[in-house]
Amino acid sequence: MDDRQQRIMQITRSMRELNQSFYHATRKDAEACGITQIQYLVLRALKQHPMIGLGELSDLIYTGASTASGVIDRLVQAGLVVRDRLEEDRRAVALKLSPEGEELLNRVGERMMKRLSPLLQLSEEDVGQLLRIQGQMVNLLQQAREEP
Amino acid sequence: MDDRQQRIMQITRSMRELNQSFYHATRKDAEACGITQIQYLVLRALKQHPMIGLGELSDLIYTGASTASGVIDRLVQAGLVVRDRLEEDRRAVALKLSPEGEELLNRVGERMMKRLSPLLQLSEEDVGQLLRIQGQMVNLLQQAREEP
DNA sequence: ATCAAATAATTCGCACACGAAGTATGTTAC
DNA sequence: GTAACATACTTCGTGTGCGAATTATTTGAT
Repeated sequence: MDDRQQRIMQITRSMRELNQSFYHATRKDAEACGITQIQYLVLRALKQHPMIGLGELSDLIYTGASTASGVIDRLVQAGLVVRDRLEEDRRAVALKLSPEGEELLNRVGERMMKRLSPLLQLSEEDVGQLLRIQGQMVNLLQQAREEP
Repeated sequence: MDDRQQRIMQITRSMRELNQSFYHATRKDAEACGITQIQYLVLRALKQHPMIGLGELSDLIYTGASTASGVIDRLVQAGLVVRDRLEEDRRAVALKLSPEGEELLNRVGERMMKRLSPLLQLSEEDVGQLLRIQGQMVNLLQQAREEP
């Protein structure tokens, strides 16, 4: 058991370290433009999928609806996102970027890409392997989630 | 530029998805024992490194000292961790598990390992690749962090 | 010896992030 | 048509998680 434990701990440790590296690498770029990283993710999602609802958005960014609701609140407050009620279903909302949001997304996106561009030094093969293995892990964990 | 952007976005997306999968897979196991995941990480770190200070702890779990301070506060409150002031340096603290903390760590650890054991289906080679590539990414991002 | 700089924790204010509970609206069964 | 259910979102309470500012103590320079 102990060798197996060791392997799992190594993986979780590596994941955590990498995640923190991502976070700290890009944090300042977002902050310099007055938003947070998750807000950047949301802006990007809304650019690619205009007029979506909150449920679809939270699927896209892998969070719960309540989290997305709060993020959207702050983005609307900041004038970067427009939140409309639908006529055909008055429970639902339709989210889209405001012109200011679109403009800011471009600015932040450029900085983010510049910051993360060193990752392009990874060989194409390594990227493929990474995506394949990570995808497999997601599947394995999804199974594991069901059990009592 | 656009193909490069695409590659970076794929990577960040995969990372985020996997991280969320981890989170949701293990969340309930920790919660069932009355702690959170970061609290579990801290307990594990203190088991392996008894009598460390807050700075060393925050290095081990890849967070800032202020975050670690809050987590420790709640663990002390719950009676799982003992926080002593050092005689030789009265600024510093020495952290260690209480007997209750040790006992709970064993219980949570067992559940966590059982939950994550499907990850052992990954081939040894894939695990090696994963750790190698992720390590490389950490290095690349560390470089990227310095720039203006 | 003394005062400035460094170090170790803590506190503060903000923004996630979660599930649970609540509200409003729509759908379905009868 | 109305009552039960389902859906879309919001609100709530708690716990991260961060950097900046603060406090307490130690070290170092003169």
